Amino acid sequence: MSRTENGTHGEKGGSARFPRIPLNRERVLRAAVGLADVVGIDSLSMRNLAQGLGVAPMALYKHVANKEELLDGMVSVVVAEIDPPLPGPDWKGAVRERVLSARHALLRHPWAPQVIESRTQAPPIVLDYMNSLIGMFLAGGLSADLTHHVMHALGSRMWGFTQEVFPTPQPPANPEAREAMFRQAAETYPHIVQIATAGLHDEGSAVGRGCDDQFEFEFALDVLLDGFERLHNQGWSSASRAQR
Amino acid sequence: MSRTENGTHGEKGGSARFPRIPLNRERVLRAAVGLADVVGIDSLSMRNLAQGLGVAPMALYKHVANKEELLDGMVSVVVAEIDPPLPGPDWKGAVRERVLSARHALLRHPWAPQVIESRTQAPPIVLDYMNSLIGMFLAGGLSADLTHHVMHALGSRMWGFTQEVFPTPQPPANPEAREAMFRQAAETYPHIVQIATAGLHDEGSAVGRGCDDQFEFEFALDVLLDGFERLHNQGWSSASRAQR
DNA sequence: GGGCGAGGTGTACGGCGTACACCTTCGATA
DNA sequence: TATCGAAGGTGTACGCCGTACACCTCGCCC
Repeated sequence: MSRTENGTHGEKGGSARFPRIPLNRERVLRAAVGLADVVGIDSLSMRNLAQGLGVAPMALYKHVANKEELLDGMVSVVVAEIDPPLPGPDWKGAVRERVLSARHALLRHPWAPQVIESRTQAPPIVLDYMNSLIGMFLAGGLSADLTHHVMHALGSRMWGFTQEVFPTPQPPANPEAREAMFRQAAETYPHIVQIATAGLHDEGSAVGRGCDDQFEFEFALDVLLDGFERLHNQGWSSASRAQR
Repeated sequence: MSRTENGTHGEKGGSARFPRIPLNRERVLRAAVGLADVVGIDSLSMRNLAQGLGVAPMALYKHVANKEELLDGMVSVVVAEIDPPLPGPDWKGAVRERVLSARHALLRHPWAPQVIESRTQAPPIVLDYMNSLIGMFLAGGLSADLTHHVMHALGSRMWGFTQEVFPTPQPPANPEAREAMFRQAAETYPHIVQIATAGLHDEGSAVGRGCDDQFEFEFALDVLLDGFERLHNQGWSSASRAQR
């Protein structure tokens, strides 16, 4: 059901030479997303993108105001890939599924987290997503008050990502150097080494390579959702700030 | 206003009343932090920074390898401001205090979150901080396994910040336009408007300006810490992944 | 056929990070 | 005291970047 972008109803006499399809915002954004997927966001430049589209750099500016707006548009493209919410009485499960769907969409575009976090204004579709996510909490009976704080607490996790702050460095390939580095690390940062090697599937490799991102994400998400549920059940309200 | 940090203007002809103190890595990093605090991280350039130090741009490269390393160094300066851990039997309270201390340090440098998240390698002092934070959980009796996932779940919150994804836009000053925008928003994003106006101290202003960042941060931190404590008390281990 | 507006081009500017060759300074040494 | 070498600072230049601005080229409608 691919609907032709160019309706052409009423076009007269199909001339043999096809008119070159003109650029439009949609094509520009899609190309930008595709290019960033391949070369990374740091290597995405207006010149780059224009070249990929077979067009002069300045042509892009007829369709996006500037690079910031291009990035906004790219975010919109990605967010549009998130599944709509599932109806049902189980708000916690529904939110969980939706956030994991967001995660799924974002994982296809490794540059997205960084770009999302750099936006200063939310594009409409982003507001749509947040609005409907809020609606899921409210429909589950959470107060507007609690939902407010819950959304803040979710933070970037509502997009299905957690910025990995300072990812574990890759150990050197050379086994001798690796052994030395490992020994050194165990002395300097004993606790880091201790937890890096804990609870891994493959206990074989000394340095914790086997970290399961998906598990870590769901672990954190569930801690949060369970906490939200508990607060909801005990009738939490921000008036009880003095709880502590 | 002094143009350069080192007031020895001119000094042509050689009779330097003040021997110019040579640059060093420390001074470069401190100047960079100070400059970023004032003009923002986007306006921090090597040229900029050099000018502030009264020196040619390329002089900086005798003290830092490149701009990335400069940013690494700036992060180190900020992380060094975090208080050491308090000893004591209450791991949860101690972690809480430490993280809030980190938050306090980071709040003095608004650019820090963005730069921290852009680092690909952790400088030694950063590893020190993580190592000692991990040590606090372990000292509290949490298993290495649980602590591992707990650290992931904390994520950037261990640095005392949560990247505000898509901050609420400032309403226009013009009260007429603001009213129109508000009406429009209430129609398009009813849930957002509902929670934005919920639980605020100043119920007067229609659009939620009164969001208390510190409260939101502590709310989320406590949900997480309470969750960690609960899992610890019930002897959680990653072997019980099938819990759900 | 004349005008018009949308879309595409070419040139140019100022900014960036930084490679590279050079110069200056100064303390250690002969 | 003369010399030298290294550490620290400079000047120039290159290749990127985003984008302002004037221009050109269509295809459409009166």
